[in-house]
Amino acid sequence: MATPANLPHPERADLQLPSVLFALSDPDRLEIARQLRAGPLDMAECALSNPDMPKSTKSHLMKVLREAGVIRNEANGRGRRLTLRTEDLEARFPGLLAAVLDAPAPD
Amino acid sequence: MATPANLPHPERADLQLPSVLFALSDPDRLEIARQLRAGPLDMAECALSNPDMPKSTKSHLMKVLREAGVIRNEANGRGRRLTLRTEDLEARFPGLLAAVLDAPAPD
DNA sequence: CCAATGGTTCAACTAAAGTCGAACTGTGGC
DNA sequence: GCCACAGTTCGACTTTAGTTGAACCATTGG
Repeated sequence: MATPANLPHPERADLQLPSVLFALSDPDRLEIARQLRAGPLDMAECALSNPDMPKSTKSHLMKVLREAGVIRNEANGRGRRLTLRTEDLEARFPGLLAAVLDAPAPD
Repeated sequence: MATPANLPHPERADLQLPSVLFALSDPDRLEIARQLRAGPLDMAECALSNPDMPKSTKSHLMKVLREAGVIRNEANGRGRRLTLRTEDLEARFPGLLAAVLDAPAPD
């Protein structure tokens, strides 16, 4: 158990619609996706609604998004670089990501 | 406990993106939504992957979709008429429903 | 009116997801 | 080299969601 330099990411062809929808069906995870829309972010900078969320919980949110193929999570110095997999999602589910992220924000 | 003639449905303005995404994140529920795309269906006709699913389970699937505002479920004779809330969803989350339902089917 | 049909609801259970402290690890700075 | 930092993983727990039989009810057909 560690901080493996490279975490596993599903291939574009393996992205599953239910998993993607599920990953985005949580307000915190949705918020993360929204923040990444403008471009990659270091994990440390991406702030959640709850600023004092334990890091293990935050890490878990990222795991769900990563395993669904919504984001990429790569080592970057001593931190982590998060990237929205915009192109992969667009290729597999055209229009979906835009429709979700353009939707009225969680009030 | 009964079969109330009218079940509660959320107003268009109250539809929540996370709930909608969650409702559609299950393969069975997604399948139902797809079947309703062509037009309303009587509940009895809409067949699932698993044909011998208990009716209580099927009813529960409908409940989740209804409470999220994805479908309307109205009394119709001794059965139930199911309708996709296309216009409400389009008004609140433009392009979302189409993107989801146009996506490659669950293999 | 009675029985069959089609569906909702309840209650009890099982299964899956979320939460979070603690242990751990790769990297960078000193 | 060593320590602090950023983040992952494990494990134990709480919480939420799914599953199903049984009870119920409204409608229709006889």
